[in-house]
Amino acid sequence: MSRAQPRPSARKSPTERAVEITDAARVLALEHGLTAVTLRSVAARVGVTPALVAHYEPSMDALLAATFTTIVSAEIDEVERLIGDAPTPTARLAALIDTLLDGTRDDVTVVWVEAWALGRRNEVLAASVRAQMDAWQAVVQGIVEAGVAGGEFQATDAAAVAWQVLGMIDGLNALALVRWGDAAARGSLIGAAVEGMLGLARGALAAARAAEPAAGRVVEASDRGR
Amino acid sequence: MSRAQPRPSARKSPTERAVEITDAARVLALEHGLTAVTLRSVAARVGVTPALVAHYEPSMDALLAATFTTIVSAEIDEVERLIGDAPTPTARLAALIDTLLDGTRDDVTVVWVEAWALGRRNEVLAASVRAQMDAWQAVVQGIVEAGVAGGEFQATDAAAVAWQVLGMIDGLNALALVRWGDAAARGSLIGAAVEGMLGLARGALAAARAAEPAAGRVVEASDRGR
DNA sequence: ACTATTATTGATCATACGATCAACAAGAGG
DNA sequence: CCTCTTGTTGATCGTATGATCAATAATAGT
Repeated sequence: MSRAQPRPSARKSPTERAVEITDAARVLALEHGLTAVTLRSVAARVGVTPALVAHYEPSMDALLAATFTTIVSAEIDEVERLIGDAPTPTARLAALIDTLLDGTRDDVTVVWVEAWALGRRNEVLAASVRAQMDAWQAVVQGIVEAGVAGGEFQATDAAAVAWQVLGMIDGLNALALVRWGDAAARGSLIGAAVEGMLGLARGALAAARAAEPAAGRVVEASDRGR
Repeated sequence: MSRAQPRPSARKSPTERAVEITDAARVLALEHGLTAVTLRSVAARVGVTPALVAHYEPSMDALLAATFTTIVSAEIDEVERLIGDAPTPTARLAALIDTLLDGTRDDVTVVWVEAWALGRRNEVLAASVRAQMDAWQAVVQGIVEAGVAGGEFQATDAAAVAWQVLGMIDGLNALALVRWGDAAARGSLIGAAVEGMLGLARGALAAARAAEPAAGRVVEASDRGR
């Protein structure tokens, strides 16, 4: 029989080990924030020595940036999948706002807020933040442009509208992070605000939201810490 | 004649020294963010030993919280003074949005963002953040309630509107902090958004803004680092 | 002028961080 | 079965953080 003591970690293939490390970093970031992703904490989670993590990652700054990118791009993909079914741009926008403000993604919001702060002293991370912001903006801008093309929305600068919508969402989420008591009321008024920006009739977004069953976030077990 | 070497710092009265320390902390936070406010950096700026700073402040967590409160409450006072002249709630709201989004307060925005992040590991700071958020919310809510009372605004929940407006402003500022290229376009669309939330006519806020000369931020020399 | 108070220092501790490198050992190839 | 490659470790360095405490020196009070 094999000994009961956990062996000092079996030797694994580089790719397998690399995945373990980036996975551990991702889970740690989602559980305790980007600040909790340190050489030692990642090593402890994987069950190896800090030196091995340093061996696999060029620097912790880079690992932080990669972790941030992984988390946020996964969020983007997930949200795009969620709102893909909605028939009209109005419905897609309503669904996007709905799911981003329902409070189920507070872990990602923490990552965003910390990335904003850490990005001031981590240039690699700052670049990743800008890239992911652009990616988000492209998604929203696409919806807005489709709405304008179809005559649903009135907007002269779709890009600017996209930035504003994102800023509003991020701000409300960050705010709810500290003042979580008011989290329930997050999505109520932003609809009216967006309607104002897009020349929509009062309640148009809420109506589109009511039509859709407002699918919740799919949480896979592997995404969560044990 | 006195020796040319800077003497190891003259002995001062406790209150005077306390002011020096909190001032140094404030300037450091505005110049390089809350993370730059350390026992040693504050001591170096004042020209004393780290031990003396520790002697005057109960803990660095507390000093951080106090510094944050000082900076933000000063911002609130200043903005309240700036918008005080505006005749109507609509004009006051327009002036508030205008001055908060004109990009002259990015140093304070950095403090906000860092406070959100640090507050997750500094309970004293987190409490200060909540308190200052409440203070800001009270200001905005006051304007909204006045507007509703006077028939200018249509809103059933002034408190909720205030939170949303603040969230939007914070989000746009935080976003502009990273993507500063788009800073110029910050204030353009939010007017329409707020009009949507308050049942205002299209362009009502912009019209009120045009009437006021949009006073800039007053920067005193003592507020800045040397 | 003497003394008591106290503002201030220097030294030091404990912790946590990222990073490096020689040495070890597990597996692959012959 | 032996050897070479390489995944992995242990030890260690350098830096930065907050915090404590006995000792010192400057001031205030008498």
